[in-house]
Amino acid sequence: MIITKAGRRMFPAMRVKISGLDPHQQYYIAMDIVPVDNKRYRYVYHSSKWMVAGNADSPVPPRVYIHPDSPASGETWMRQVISFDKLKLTNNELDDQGHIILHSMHKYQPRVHVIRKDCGDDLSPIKPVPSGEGVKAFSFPETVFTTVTAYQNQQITRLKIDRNPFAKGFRDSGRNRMGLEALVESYAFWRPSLRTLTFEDIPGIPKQECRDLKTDYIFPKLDNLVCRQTKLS
Amino acid sequence: MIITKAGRRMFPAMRVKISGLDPHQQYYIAMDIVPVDNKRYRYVYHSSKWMVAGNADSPVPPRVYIHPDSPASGETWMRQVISFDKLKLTNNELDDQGHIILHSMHKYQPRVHVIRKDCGDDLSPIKPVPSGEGVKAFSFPETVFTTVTAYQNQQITRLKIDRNPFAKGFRDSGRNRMGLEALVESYAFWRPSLRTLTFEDIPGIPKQECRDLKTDYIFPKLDNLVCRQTKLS
DNA sequence: GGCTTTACACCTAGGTGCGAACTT
DNA sequence: AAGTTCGCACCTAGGTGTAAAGCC
Repeated sequence: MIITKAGRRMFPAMRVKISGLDPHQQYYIAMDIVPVDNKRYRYVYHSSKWMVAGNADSPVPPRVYIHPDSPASGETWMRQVISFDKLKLTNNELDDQGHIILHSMHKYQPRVHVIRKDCGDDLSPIKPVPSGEGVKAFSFPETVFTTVTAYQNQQITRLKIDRNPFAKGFRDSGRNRMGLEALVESYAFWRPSLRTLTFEDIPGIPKQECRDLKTDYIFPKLDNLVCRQTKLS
Repeated sequence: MIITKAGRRMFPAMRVKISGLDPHQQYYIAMDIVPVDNKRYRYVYHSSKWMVAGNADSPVPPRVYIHPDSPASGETWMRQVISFDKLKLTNNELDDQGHIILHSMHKYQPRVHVIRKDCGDDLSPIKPVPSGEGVKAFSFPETVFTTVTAYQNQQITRLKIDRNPFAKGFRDSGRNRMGLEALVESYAFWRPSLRTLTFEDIPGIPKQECRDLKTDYIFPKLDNLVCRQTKLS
């Protein structure tokens, strides 16, 4: 994922569906992004692989993206697809825009947090998400990504250009379309567009309903990861 | 003010400052728009006057614009200028976009409502604002306006074009600039840009602080009103 | 005739990857 | 050499009044 000083959106954006909440209870929904491991990576061009290049840089200030619809009732949250498209990433450790601060060339994983309103007193954009009763975190293996300041991998660049409306200006209309389609197809998880994963109980919430967290519009290992290296172009 | 089927913003937008709230109490802030009288108007071109043209049309469905930052603490509300720039007006009585429905060729006045959160259970975008304990309404004589579907008055058109960034394409750069400035100047209330008006007590709120509602960026009788007819161009 | 609707050119505001320049 | 920064052309998305057409 591209990170810049000014802040850059993620593409694709994380989108999520939640069920199993108490319809009449108020919740905050938030996202943070945590390191996958303690390593720094570099992209080895000739082998088309990300390889360990030492230990991770020193930790960055904690940041939390609180979904702008927060707080809202369980009913409201469950009725919609919850999109994190306004979340921005930065590599500026002195950022004062409330963006999520990350190191380049590291691997990260977004986490979705569901926080009962009465347990959210400590929730802040610049403090770690509180844990305990009434707070639950979810993460998805297919949303791991690697941060970069410039793409390392032509397939990913093509994928971004072809799927992101804001990059339309870089498409070579028509030509190479087949290559792209094939690339997309090579990710089994790209379809179907709506997945369902288990949503474990939130402490303090009635347990009788099934609890699912659905991610719609996959956000897979899309970004400069070796598994994206296919035989295409 | 222009109203359309699809919905049109007000320009200038209503902007307001509030003080005297309980910093730790939660409030909703909302706006509705009420008729000034029971009349319908028409613009008489040769005399440059709005004149009564019969009784008002039948009432429209009630709509309330709930400020998107709602609910928030008194501290949060008081720290910022509260802008209603996303509010939209429509003449479509069947509107389902949550816009405020008005009749064309009528006079209206916006009202700002401050609602203690625990008194806001009945607050809804499609019901009249509740009244009673913990709810307070404010309105300002200089914000009265007349609705139109097309401007009736060249001075107002010029004012809109020159002050609204989105209408820049219609400015004749440089030429007639003097005429516009003089027109603006002719409204004493245009400067200073921040006014202070008395904010009466909200029932149930401690009374010890001075209570002001400040309107910044005047929203005066800007729209097709006879007082805007000056000697300029 | 008076008012409303519609498509439109022209803006603001801001999200893209690019490629040259810069840094280390 | 490898990674980062910056200005940019090119988009999306949507807010303006206009002028012609439509409505009653």
